[in-house]
Amino acid sequence: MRLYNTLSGHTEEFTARDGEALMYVCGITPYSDSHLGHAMSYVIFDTLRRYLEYRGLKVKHVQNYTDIDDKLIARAGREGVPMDEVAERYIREFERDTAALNILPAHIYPRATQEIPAIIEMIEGLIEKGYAYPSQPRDGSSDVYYRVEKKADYGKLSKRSLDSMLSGARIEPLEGKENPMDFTLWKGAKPGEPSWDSPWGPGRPGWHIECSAMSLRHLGKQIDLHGGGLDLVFPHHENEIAQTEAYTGEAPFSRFWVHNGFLQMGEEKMSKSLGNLITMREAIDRFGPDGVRIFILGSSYRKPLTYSEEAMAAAKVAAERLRVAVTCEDGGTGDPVDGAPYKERFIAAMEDDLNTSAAIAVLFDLAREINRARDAGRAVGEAQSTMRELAGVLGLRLEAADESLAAAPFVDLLIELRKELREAKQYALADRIRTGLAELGIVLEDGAGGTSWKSA
RNA sequence: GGCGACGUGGCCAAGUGGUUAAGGCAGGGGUCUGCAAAACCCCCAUCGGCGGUUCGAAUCCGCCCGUCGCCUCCA
Repeated sequence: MRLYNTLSGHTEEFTARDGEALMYVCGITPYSDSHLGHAMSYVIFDTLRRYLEYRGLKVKHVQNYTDIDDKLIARAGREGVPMDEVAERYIREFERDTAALNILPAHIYPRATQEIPAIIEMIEGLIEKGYAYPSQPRDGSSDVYYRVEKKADYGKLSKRSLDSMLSGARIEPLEGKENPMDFTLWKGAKPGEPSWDSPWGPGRPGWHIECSAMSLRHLGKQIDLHGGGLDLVFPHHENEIAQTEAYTGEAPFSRFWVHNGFLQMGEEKMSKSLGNLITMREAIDRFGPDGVRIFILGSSYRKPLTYSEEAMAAAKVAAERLRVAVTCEDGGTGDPVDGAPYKERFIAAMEDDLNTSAAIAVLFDLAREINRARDAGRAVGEAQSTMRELAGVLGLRLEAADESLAAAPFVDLLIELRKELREAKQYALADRIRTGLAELGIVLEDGAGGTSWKSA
């Protein structure tokens, strides 16, 4: 398939070198609720992975948890509980919500705190090769910085030069750094902070080094695809490239760099620091997993996507439309609908830099064809299974949400009662049952084969 | 200040040089239905503005207007 590569700035043919695609996706820092913006990123990379697998490629997917970080420490301090307890809580939430969104679990979820030896080893190697240096010790521990000037191609991912970075007014020169852009590989411990022993005294890893160390350890020196949100391009991914390539001496660290656009909240981006967010949980509860996925996949993964209640509600209704087409009863034995042309169009769309929007449009076209054919007494079973297969590539379940509702037997009883009333032409009473159930969130539909129901 | 993205119907959103500008939602009119719902049929845009290149541009170039992101933790 064709994929846009941030590193080259072009769309290129994506292939895996050894028949198995090695894919690393930057994970979350588990210090508070995950929001719809996170859902966007992980739904997109999940869809990419599903598509690659659908096309017969094996994928090994690693996604980290940054379970040591300033905000995590601050949160734990505020709550008066250990840091790992906070991390554990939000990791569990994240896993629950991503599972609800039908996001396939990664094969390995490394955590920074469990990779300390690998991180230290890598930092030592960088110092030996002259790419890193410790600062003057204070209170028995030092920071370690990466020397950005040592490698000539620093800035190749984000397409910036060191000069242009330095001309930006935002960088504060830090005491002990040779160059203000040098970034931290190891942070010397401050009193009361969680820390690990190291050759530079007690401390903890900087943000960027963990991903390099984990990627190296779990996937090897060179990988096929590294993904994350657009905001990670600089400095995070730029720094990962610098330190990994300096350490291994092999380039490129990752052949493809894929970044998703941001979820906008009205005029601003949705982010934890701005506090303007819809949590993953809330979005799933209100619009359903398929609704959330259709909202996200309905636009291009590289463009900014703007959240609105209206758009989310539209996506929920749209998901229902697909569900009806894929679950409706067969029309009969007439001329069967051929799903093949739709499958071809779907694949062509996905091949083109993951054009999920066009792929979804194909699903809607197929849905219309199925509905039309069913009304005409034609066989639609095969077309429905094609549709189910393609929807599955987008991670859509297209299942009714109400199958195990506790009230189901009572609803069935009321439907039976209403049927008798209708047969006796007692329409006023029959309609009272229907409107009464509607107010409780149960929608009745009278079809040729009887009355069915669903929760709204 | 530096780098970048975007502006398509009421809303969301594909399309990036050439038949009638995808698809979804909403709206209007029909069919079906006891009435609804669902489904089906029909209707609903010349692509921010100006100028240029071209036989031909939403699609390429220039300028302008507007919106947003990154450069600092962030999917």
